[in-house]
Amino acid sequence: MDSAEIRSRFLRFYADRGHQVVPSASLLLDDPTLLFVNAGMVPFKPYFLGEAPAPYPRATSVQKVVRTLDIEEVGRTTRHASFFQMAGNFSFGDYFKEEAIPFAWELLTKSVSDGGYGFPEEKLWATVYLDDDEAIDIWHKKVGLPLDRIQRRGQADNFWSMGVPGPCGPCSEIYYDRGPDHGRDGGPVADEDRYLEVWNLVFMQNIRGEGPGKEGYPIIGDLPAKNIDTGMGLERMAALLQGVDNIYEIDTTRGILDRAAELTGAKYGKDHKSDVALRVIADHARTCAFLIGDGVLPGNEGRGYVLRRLMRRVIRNMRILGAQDPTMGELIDATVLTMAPQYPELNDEANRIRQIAVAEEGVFIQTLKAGITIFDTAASKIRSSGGTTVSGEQAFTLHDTFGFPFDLTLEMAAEQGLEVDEVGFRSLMGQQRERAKADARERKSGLTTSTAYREILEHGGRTAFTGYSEVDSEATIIGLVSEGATIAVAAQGDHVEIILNRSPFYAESGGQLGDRGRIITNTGCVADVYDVQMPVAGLFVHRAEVKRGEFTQGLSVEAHVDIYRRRAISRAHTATHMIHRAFREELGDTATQMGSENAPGRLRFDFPSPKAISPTVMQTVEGKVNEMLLEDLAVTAQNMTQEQARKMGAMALFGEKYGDSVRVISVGDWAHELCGGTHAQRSGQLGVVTFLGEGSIGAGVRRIEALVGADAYQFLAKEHILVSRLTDMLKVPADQLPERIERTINSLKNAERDLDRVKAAQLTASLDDIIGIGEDIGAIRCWIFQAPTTIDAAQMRDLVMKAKGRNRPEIPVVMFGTLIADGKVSAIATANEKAVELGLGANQMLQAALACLDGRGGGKPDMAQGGGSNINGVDEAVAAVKALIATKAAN
RNA sequence: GGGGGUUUAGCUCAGUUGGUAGAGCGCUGCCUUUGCAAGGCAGAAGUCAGGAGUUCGAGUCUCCUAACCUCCA
Repeated sequence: MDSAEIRSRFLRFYADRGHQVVPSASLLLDDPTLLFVNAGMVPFKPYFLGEAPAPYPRATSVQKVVRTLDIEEVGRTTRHASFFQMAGNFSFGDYFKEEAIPFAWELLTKSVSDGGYGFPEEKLWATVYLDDDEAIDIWHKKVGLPLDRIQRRGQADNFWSMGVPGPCGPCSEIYYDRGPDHGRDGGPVADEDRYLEVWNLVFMQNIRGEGPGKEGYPIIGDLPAKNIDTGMGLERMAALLQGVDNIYEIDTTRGILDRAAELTGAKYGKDHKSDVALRVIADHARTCAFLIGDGVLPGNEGRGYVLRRLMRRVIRNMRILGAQDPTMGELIDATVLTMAPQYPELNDEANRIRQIAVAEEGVFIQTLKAGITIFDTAASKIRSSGGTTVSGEQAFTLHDTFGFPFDLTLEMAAEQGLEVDEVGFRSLMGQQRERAKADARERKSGLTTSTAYREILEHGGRTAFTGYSEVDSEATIIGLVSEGATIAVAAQGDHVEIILNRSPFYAESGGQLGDRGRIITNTGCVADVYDVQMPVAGLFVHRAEVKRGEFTQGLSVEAHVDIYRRRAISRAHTATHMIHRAFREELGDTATQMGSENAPGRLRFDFPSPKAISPTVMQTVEGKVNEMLLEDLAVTAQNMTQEQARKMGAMALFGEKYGDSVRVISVGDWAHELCGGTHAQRSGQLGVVTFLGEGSIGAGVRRIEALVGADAYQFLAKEHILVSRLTDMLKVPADQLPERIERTINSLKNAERDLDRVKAAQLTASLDDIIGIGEDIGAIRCWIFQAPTTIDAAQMRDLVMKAKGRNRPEIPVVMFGTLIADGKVSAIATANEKAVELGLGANQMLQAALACLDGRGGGKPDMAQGGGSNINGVDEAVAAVKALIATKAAN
């Protein structure tokens, strides 16, 4: 049975039993505690937490999931994977254990011809939580599982929670006995390799308190509603049903693995080392494709870094297997081929994913090249100094600073007959980890602020957003927060965060800035709102300054949005959608929005592109957008299912919200896009859209900035005035300005160069005037002079060097010059080789002089410079220098 | 978020304890040469990432900012 069939049987089974089939959510959900969706229940979290009412009592899904906690284990064991799919059924206060257990049993044991998975009943075992007799009864009496195949386990194994205070509950796991060949008798308690966990049923009924880990917390109460959350690993199920040994050999993963083998000439199953490499490649390549597909770009922090690390492990392993040329593109193609039957969107995104993966491969090859050079230099140094070991510190620097993989260091060292201090390296890595962790602990204090918001949310409920249809709303204050803590009252002059039960204010999200405006009471209290944020889902926090009166919890207020600002922002937001659409028409669907900011009259739009956007494309896109403004298209908002939105061709951004109802903004029939923001009513209201420019904000990402409406007009008007002034000044038509200015700059440059030349020539010509005719003190020819104030210290230095060079090298020559400027005196001394041989260095002369000038300075025997503040000491300094020369000349 | 690193000519990079900003490749011109990533001579090209400070003097030392690379969370 192939993976696609296992998947559709699961969904069909639960759909037939009244479950809403929910498509897999994006791997990137707006959850600050999670890098990626790491369990099937994550998209449903708000329903379990009571943050939002569940739109259906029961649901089923096959959710894509990424876990990167132990990527080191991937490929070495049979069951670790960074990407997998969780099939699950969920009940939100609807059915409970009595139905969840028989459901799972029925699907597992029903015959294949009948739509089930056809497991023999006698091979299945179950575990339950210690005192969960209820579950044992259901397993034994209702399902008919013999008591000797039901085992009790403790909190660590059979009690589920999210690791933080919140819902939790006992669970029951179903195991498949692979037979005595795979291990010893005794059920899952005895051997988890022989007895393979296939399904975990969570009975979510309690509330967990504070405490660490899987066991160190108390249970502080019962949930108001009992929920069901189950998870069946699709890959593990496929491995069993396809009779293969591990999850890398099932139909989907095997396709990628075989392609990797083909590209490198490796044979799977021949030796352990290359098998591990092939499995890592197959697993990681797929994860990369899905991450990029959901909008992650390789980077050096957060999600981007995880992606980069995975990709580099793929490339590194391909090279270990012998690949010489770039292979990322082929691996991505193979992934799309095996996974698209289940995820058709991969086909649509294939080009973009490929492009990003190939670009990152190029970056890594550069990194490797640089690293190899550095390694070779270090290695030859080690050998030339008689060493035999690459120190832990050196290996760490290669890895930490230059991104050079440690295993590659080991390999290259071995080739050159060197050892590597692995213990030292590991210890340095540990230290780095400690630093980062210590820092993370420090920062934890900042997170406590969200508890105040959560409490308000719990008692007051979510803020109802009224801003799509009105800009003035009546509301009640359900919370006041200052510096992360709830306060009772905010007085005049206070900065406070006001939380309302309903609000017309838009809270910053989707790139659209929060609204500004006022919150007032009929008793004359006024607060100016300068920003609106949503720190936890569903809670609108109005950051405000109290201008008059006092605000207290429970107060009835009126909320008024600054409509001029709102309209200017809405116009910018509509413009962003249109620009997005126009870029995709021009550059293809790889030009997907990566981020944006919609401010009053102004917008930023970021999207991936391997190179700068040409002026032609910029002009075409700008022209197209403005053309559509003239069409005066109606801008409409509609709620629909994700399926309908997809059919409509709506552009979808990553990080979409859970639930299957989405809001689609349409500009005429031209641009459709998922969006929760506010918009103009017709495209004509935008007036004008003007691009300010295009630039890079990181590897492979370009940013467009543009102005909209009155701001665009003002910008254009200003520019027009500027151009008129320029044409006026230069007396040429506007279209000849660039050439004219270029010419002017060139001739100016030439003139400056000529001037420099003339000055230099003049200086050379007047060289003798400045330095005088020189004198001989003994055998030493010397020039001692005071330079005119028309030259500066640097010129004096050039002068002296030039003058020195004019002399024949066999005569000892020294020069000493002073220059008074800005109340300070600078001095320069020089000596040729012959003079230095006589023991007369430039530095010596300088030091003799500086003593009289209250100055400091230094240099080398052939040239020295310095200065001081005593301008009256010049004569004395000259005398001292002459005296020194005389002494040396006498020797 | 915390470390480490980089930023100097169009490109790739040197630059010692602070003391005249360099090399190779490329470019321009001339010469030589029948071939090729040819040879010779000459030349142009730099806000030393930006800002502040220390100093007689900063590419070099200190602080701040930015961009990029990289590791860890």
